[in-house]
Amino acid sequence: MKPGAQAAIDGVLGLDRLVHEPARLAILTVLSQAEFAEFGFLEMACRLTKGNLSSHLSKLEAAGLVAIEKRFQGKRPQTRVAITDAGREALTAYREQLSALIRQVPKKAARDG
Amino acid sequence: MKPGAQAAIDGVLGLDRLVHEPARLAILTVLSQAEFAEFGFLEMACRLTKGNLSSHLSKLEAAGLVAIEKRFQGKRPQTRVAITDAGREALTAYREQLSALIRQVPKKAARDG
DNA sequence: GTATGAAGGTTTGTGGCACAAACTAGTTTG
DNA sequence: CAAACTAGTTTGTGCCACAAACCTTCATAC
Repeated sequence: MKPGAQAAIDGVLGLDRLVHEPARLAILTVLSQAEFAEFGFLEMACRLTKGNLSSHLSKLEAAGLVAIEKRFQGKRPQTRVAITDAGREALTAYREQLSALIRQVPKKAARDG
Repeated sequence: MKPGAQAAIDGVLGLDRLVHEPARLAILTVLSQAEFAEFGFLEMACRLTKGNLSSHLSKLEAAGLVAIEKRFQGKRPQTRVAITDAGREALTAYREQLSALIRQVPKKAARDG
């Protein structure tokens, strides 16, 4: 193994499963680029059904990675979601472990035994 | 959203779950750096129990991402695992989607609206 | 005013999967 | 022969992602 490889492996094994799940990773990524997002926007941007989105948001909220604000737009309920500071930190940490991993993988799909 | 963000999100949502699982990602990463690895080595390097490792290897083999060779080392059975070309390709494809994702995430954990 | 459908979600049900404990099979040691 | 070790596989379980079903309110048609 290359030097540093074990550290990258350990990083992979220690990945935060909450962030690692693709649906939640998509949500956090979208949220990291805006001040907030509406439920309906996330639904489209992340290609999730309402039910699925709802349950993922609940988990992210329970972990403190997003903040959910329910308000009324006229007479209709509207849910706004924003990433928290903890959420940004979690995403950054996740990103860094992925970077470490990616650096370990050979670029070409060739036998380098 | 930044330009290209939706493509990165789509990439995340389309991630190969087989490769995305941390344990298997660790296995493939180790294997990508050697011609083959023994069961016992993977067990240590990937910090997996035998049972867990065994089942992950079976899934990777069923998908054609690794090749498993059973032989005898003296009188003892020994299992050798190697990544296949398909495995390398899957890992490369996975890596590229992660790269696209990482480029979308702001570097600093600061409010950038 | 009352079906009909859409917006905006939440709750419920279920199939699949990661994980470890228990088990199998053979080997070495005392 | 019995105990303990090596090398793995099979079994059992608890969690979780996902979507279907459901709820409530508003808009529109009849």
